[in-house]
Amino acid sequence: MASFKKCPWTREEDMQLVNHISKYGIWNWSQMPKHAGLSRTGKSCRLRWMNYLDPQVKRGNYSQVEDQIIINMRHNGAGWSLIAESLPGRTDNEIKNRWHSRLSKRLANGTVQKMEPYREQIISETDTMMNCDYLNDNVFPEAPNLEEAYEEYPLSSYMLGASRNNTVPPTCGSTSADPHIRFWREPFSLDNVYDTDECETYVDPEFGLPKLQDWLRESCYPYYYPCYEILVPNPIS
DNA sequence: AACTTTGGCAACCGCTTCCCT
DNA sequence: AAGGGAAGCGGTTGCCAAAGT
Repeated sequence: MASFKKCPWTREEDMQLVNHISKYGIWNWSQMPKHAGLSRTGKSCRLRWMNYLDPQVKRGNYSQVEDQIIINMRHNGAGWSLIAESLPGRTDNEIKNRWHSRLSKRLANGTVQKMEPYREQIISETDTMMNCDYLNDNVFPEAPNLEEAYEEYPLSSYMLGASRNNTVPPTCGSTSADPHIRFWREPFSLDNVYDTDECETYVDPEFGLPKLQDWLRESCYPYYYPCYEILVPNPIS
C-alpha cells in the first residue's frame, strides 16, 4: 500500500504541483499525484491547489465589507462554499478560518453585530436594479458596518449613523420619503450630502472625493451598485 | 530571558453529494 | 436504478509566530 505524506507542503512539492497543472491542467485529482511524482493523496493535492496555489486565491486583508458579508450570510444559514462564491478569490477554508478565528468571537463579544437584512426593501424600492442574480441567489445586500471605513473615508452623517447605531438605512417599513431612504437611493454626489446638525465632514479633505468614489465602487459593489449610481463630478481644478 | 497563552492558518479526516457506467 | 469512484464540504487538529506574563 502506497504511503502518503501528511505534513506541510514543501516549496518543491508546490512547484511540482503547479508545474503539472500548468502543463496538463486539472483532469483527475486522484491520478494527478502519481503523474506529478508527488507522494500525496489526490485530495491533498486538490486542497493545496484550491486553498493556496491557485493564482486566483486572494489572501489576507479582509475588508469590512467582506467580514460583514460573511457574518450575514452565515447568520442566514449559508455554507462556507456558498459564502466563498460571493467573495471572489476567497476560499471556503479561508472563510471558515476567518469565521472561527475572528468573526465568531467578535460577534460573541459584541464588537460587530449582524445587521437586519433589507433585501426585500431594496428590491421593492429600487427601479434601477441592474443585477438581481446576486440578490436572488444568496447575497443579502446589507449595508456593511462602516465604522472602520469611516476612519479612512469619512462619509455623510447618515452613513456614519447607520453604522454607529447598527441600524441600516433604509429601515424596514419606512417610506421613500424618509430622508434616510433618499440618501441611500440617490446618486452619490456633492449635492446629495445632508448637512444637518449631526452631520460631520463627508469627504476627507486630504483624500477628497476620488478616494471616496473608489471606496464605494470597490468595497460596496455589488451591494450598493445596483441601487446607486455614483456620479463622477468634473475634477476640481 | 524564559515560559505560557493566544491567534492565525494550513492541512487532514470523515461524511455527503455528484457523476459516470 | 444501483454501485463505485471522484469531488466537495465542514469540523477539527496541530503547528508556529506573536503577544502577554
